Amino acid sequence: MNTENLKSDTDAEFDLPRFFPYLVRVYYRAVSESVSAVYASLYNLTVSEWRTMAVLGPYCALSASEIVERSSMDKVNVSRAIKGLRNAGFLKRDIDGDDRRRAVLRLTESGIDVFHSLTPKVSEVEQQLLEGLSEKERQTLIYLMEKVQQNAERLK
Amino acid sequence: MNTENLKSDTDAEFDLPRFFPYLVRVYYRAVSESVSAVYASLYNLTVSEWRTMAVLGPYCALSASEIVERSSMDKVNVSRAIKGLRNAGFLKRDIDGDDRRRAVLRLTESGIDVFHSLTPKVSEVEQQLLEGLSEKERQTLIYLMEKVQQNAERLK
DNA sequence: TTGACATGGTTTCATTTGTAACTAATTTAA
DNA sequence: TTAAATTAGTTACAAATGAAACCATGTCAA
Repeated sequence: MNTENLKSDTDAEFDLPRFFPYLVRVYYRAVSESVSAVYASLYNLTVSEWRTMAVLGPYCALSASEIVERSSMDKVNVSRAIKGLRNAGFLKRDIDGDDRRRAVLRLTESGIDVFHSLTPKVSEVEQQLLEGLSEKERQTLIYLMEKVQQNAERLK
Repeated sequence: MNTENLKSDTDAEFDLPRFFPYLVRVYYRAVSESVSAVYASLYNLTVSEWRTMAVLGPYCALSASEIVERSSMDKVNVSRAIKGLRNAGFLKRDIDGDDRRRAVLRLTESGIDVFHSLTPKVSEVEQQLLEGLSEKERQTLIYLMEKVQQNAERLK
């Protein structure tokens, strides 16, 4: 009898394709890739740049740290995204008169054009991702993800 | 009247904190971090190394490309993970006699020890992540994630 | 055979990302 | 009023990741 290929009870408990965090990773990558394909192929934006744009939108004027708060990115990535967007001419910066450490950021005309060109396209991808799910299923999915996320944050 | 802060109908449609792919990313990062904390802090393993270990487990002897198939990693990352695990003494490699391009990989004794030390801990984290979700909710979550994932793969 | 193609795996290079240290401006408290 | 601590943001360095080129071996077809 070949005991080599028999799994003991303890080992049998671990099975990567059913391991929840593994499933989450595969899921995330599929989702993430389908969205980044849009802004990366059209305007060569990175995730951080796209998100910075998305937080600002056409009207907002925010400081870098306000972008940090609203985007769940860290300040280094925001700083880099700002640099990239400024180089591309999509974002402008004005130093705050009162607090000269702060700089107020807003999209330029051409940044706003890019924003208006991208949002319908990424929203369309969003809809395609959720295709086949009822409104209730969509809500359930988001609700359950948030619950898991809260558990994860509690673990830290 | 201050029109600056009024959003037109088209702009109002885009709101990052409700953008589904954004929610997925935040969710993924929370989950991912709580698991990698375990294997990274205990044995300094990278994600790829941990997954390679998890695919092999204590009994399997697989080639690098078989690991690729079962782990949804690409061959470059698998190759690097193998290198890392070999350097750490957790994995050994035997060149196949018939096809000398292939190498059969398996965990060493100490690799198996690490595996047996990690699996209960990561499984525990998995349970904590899913805490407060009923069995049915867990199944629903996984089912819905898979559905979205399939949509994403169709988009490529 | 032997030349073309396929396969298994590694290396190289460029980009991304994270951590920590840093500068500059501002606030606080002695 | 000035030294210490905070805050805003950047830079520097190291690790991780992806794409493409690259060997080495093996297969297949003329």
